[in-house]
Amino acid sequence: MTQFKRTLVTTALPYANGPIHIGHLAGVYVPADIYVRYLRLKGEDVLLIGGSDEHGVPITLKARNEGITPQDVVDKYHGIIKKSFSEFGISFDVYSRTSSKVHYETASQFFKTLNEKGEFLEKESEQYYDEEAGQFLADRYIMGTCPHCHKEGAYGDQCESCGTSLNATDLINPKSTISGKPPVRKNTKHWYLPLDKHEPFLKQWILEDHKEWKSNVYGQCKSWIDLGLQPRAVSRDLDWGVPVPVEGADGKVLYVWFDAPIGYISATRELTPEWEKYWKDPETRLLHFIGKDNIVFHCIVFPSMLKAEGSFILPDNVPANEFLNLEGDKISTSRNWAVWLHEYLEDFKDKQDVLRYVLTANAPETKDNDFTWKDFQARNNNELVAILGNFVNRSMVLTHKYYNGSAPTPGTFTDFDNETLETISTYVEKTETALRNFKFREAIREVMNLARLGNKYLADTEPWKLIKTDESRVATIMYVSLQITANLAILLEPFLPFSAQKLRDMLNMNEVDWSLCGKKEVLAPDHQIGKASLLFEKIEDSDIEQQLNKLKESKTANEAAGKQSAPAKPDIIYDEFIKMDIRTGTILEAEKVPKTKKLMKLLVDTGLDQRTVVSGIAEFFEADQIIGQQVSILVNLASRKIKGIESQGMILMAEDADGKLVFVSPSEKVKNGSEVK
RNA sequence: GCCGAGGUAGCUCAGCUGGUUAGAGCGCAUGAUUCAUAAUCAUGAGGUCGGCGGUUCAAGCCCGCCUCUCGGUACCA
Repeated sequence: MTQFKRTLVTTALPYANGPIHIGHLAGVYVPADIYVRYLRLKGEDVLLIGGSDEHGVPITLKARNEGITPQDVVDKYHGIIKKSFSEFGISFDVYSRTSSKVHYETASQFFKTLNEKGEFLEKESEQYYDEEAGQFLADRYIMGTCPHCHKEGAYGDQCESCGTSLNATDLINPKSTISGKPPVRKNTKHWYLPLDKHEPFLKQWILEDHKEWKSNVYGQCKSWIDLGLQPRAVSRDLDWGVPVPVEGADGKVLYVWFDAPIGYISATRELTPEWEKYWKDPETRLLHFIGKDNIVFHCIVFPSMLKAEGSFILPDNVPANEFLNLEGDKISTSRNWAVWLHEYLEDFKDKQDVLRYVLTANAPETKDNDFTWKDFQARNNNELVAILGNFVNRSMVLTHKYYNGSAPTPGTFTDFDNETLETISTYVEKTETALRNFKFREAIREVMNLARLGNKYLADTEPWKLIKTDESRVATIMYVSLQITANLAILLEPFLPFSAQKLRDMLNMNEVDWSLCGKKEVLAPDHQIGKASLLFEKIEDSDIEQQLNKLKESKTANEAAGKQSAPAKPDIIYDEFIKMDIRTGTILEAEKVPKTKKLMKLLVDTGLDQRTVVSGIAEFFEADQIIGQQVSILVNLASRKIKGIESQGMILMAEDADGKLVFVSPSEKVKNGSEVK
């Protein structure tokens, strides 16, 4: 194992087209913050890097929809995001943004270096071009009819209706969303990063040299590498982004995935003139904190970029988390199914540590996890209030009651006292070990165990009884109890910085000094503690109901939106309609196409003939239950090979809101081959 | 279909290179207790470790098949 001199921690750059929610916090920022705060307390040289990812097509689309500039969009959300992080105590050394000048320089330089080293391929391809607007169209700027479900309004990269990912060139009747005119095809040149070329290196570096990575991370990398890597375009035709720094590349910018991770480097440059020490010295340990959606970029793509550039170090670990669900459903920005950080703080003022605690204790470390408000309430009331807050309060109140808030001088320690004092360091060690291994939920559990130790100690020694008979014994007990409390004030710092500070203020402790953590004496006798106040308060049922109602409203709104039918297509004339030869037919044979999920091979009697049709209905029907089913079939559709089978025609299906397919068949049995018109 | 990750007590999760009666927290039950935000402490109930087969003296952990969830990928005329 390499001995590192310093650590550089990066956190996934949130995309600046919306605010951030609990999923972001749980998966990336809270664990990164805990880790970095801990290393800082240990006196290690560490930086926490973050920033907003501000380029890419979705931002330009949002700007267009709202009639503002992309810069306006990112300014707005960068502000909101940055504020949320700061309010939740994510202790970035720098929180930058990819629209900054430094970033433009850094990203350009990075591209230039790779280009000069011949690390790119250049390829020409045909893309849609809007002649009226005079620009190439990103997939998202093209809309048309989905070639699969035939719904209007599919985007060039994906049909929102059937969820299929598309190529823009496959859309029927494509239209530019800028001018509304049909685009033309035109040749354009782009630069590609040949990931395939780096495959042997990646195989060795990840699959052999980094077997210690989390299983979800390692497994996904293996999956990608085994599938075979393809060259990936690093530029695209767009006017929002870092311009491709090459002569004659007007109207081309760096693809957002290429410029975003370079943002880590830019942000570091912005922070310190010594940035190269953190990025180029092999004695620096580089760590990427990300969500699972980013594994491929951070383990395969970005390292390939860094390796190709030549002077940079590669990540030593990528502790990626899985996803956090909300009340059983996927968090979704567009469906407003989320707990937004800025809204949380409106409803739960000053309770950022409660959320930090719940998200850490229930972090999606090994698999997707569910955030429920009921669990949130339970963890607050049963753990933070009842175990941690309560112990601190007992300790404080008793000290005030018996010793006017002055730490007593201990008498003789019993075996139990000694044992208890020694156990403190055990919990500290366990916490540290867990932290070092990115096991944050285990770490926070050990912290709570220290509070449990305190409660048990008080219950076992019963100072409130002894005070009547053995005052000197009580002095020792309260001394021990205070040492546990003071240790908590330090140990809590990485996890719950606001509460830890509050506790230290209550105890009149100075600057947090981690070297005291685990020690038997943190507060010396005669140390005067301050007034006791409650660290946490109970969360009432009504608060939780309010949040659940909020989510219910989102759900209702979504359902209403889902019930709306797709807008009508543009008018056509009768002649266009009658070109389609639709007949009734009957399914004679059906079998699932092997090695596919959706495909069913059908033999259909069309009245004209018996023909084979391949249809994507296998998710909804069993082969034997549709034999004899009468259907509508488009018989004059040009035949096409699908999975090696010649498909001659298309079965008409109705699709309801949740994507379920139903046959369109005559309400009474009719002769096969009857015309549908 | 293929690849990857997961399926362990009501809930959320630990279980090291296979080895005594499978663990923790919360919840639940009972008891103790009152310094404390009816908080705390103790004890207990609760699991065919997704299913079936196999290897082994011994399997939650290894192998095969199946099944469910999540992600990736192919396919959808």
